[in-house]
Amino acid sequence: MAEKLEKDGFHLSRTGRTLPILLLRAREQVMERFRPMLAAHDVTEQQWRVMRVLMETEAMDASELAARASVLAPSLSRILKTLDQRGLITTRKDEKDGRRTLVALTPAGTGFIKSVAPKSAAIYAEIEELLGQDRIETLLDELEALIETLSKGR
Amino acid sequence: MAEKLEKDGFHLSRTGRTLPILLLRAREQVMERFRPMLAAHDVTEQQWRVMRVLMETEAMDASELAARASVLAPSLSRILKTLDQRGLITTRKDEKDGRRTLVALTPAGTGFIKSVAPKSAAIYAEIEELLGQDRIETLLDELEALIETLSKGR
DNA sequence: CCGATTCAGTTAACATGTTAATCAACGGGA
DNA sequence: TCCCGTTGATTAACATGTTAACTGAATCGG
Repeated sequence: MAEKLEKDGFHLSRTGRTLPILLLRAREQVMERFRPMLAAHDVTEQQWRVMRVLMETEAMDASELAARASVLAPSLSRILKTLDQRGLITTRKDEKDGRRTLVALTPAGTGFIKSVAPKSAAIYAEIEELLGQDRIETLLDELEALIETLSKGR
Repeated sequence: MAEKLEKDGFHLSRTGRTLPILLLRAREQVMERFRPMLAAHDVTEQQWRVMRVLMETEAMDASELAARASVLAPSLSRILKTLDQRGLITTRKDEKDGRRTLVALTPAGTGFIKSVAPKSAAIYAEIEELLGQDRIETLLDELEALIETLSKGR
């Protein structure tokens, strides 16, 4: 049972012990470990996510890419523009549906990911060692369950 | 054991099954439930957090406020400016330490929180009902443990 | 008492989050 | 075929995230 705050007749959960705050802080702690690596290679967290997703699945349209990378469409538009200017990705129109934009990594983009991936994997391994793989797997399962439940609930 | 992706001789964890992504998506699912309420009252998520923290503890300096609300100092500067213009908070210099800015809710700010708090609590109760209080408490504990471990680990 | 250093806060610059508006391409129905 | 509602994507406008530079105030050491 969550403790409630009583004050002047109104109550709210303690701010520091709520899902929004703790999910935010947990993510912050995790990302702090990746930030130096990302900065060293001059990419943002979101740019890195987008390229990683593209590495997993050759080409795909912008909508699917946005969903998989968990980036909003307007942000993705800007990110793709930046990555295109840097020569890391290319875009072309879908010939079957002129509305869709197909995105793919360039050889340079693929090379970039391959060169940085080992450092990323090493950092993730560090985190796994600190937390323990079992606890991480448990946490990932619970997060997936939460997402599933909330996305379908009512 | 996390599945790894093998491709052209390099490997990375599946992007959709990593702490950064799942923490982000979980938070997104939770916040989506609060967003309509926040929009209806014309406050951002961060503005709401800042005022809630102030409601918990009368006045405090900007640094502590930023830490408790999990907002960066530059963001807080802008947020305080906005909330001040709307008459929801006031700021004054600490007489004992001229560097510090003390922040407090105005009566209007207190009234605002009190009027909106019930709706916020109702939404949190909805989430608790969907997920189950036990699962939420377990998740909160694990998140706190993760934060504690990562913030101190090497 | 003073100069150097540290500290709290703000400002600047750029990237992303968020919502709304816009635009072109699709696709269904009269 | 033509009209119109829908859809994918971009653009606009504003707020926040993020890092660095900067300002003023406090503190420390000589």
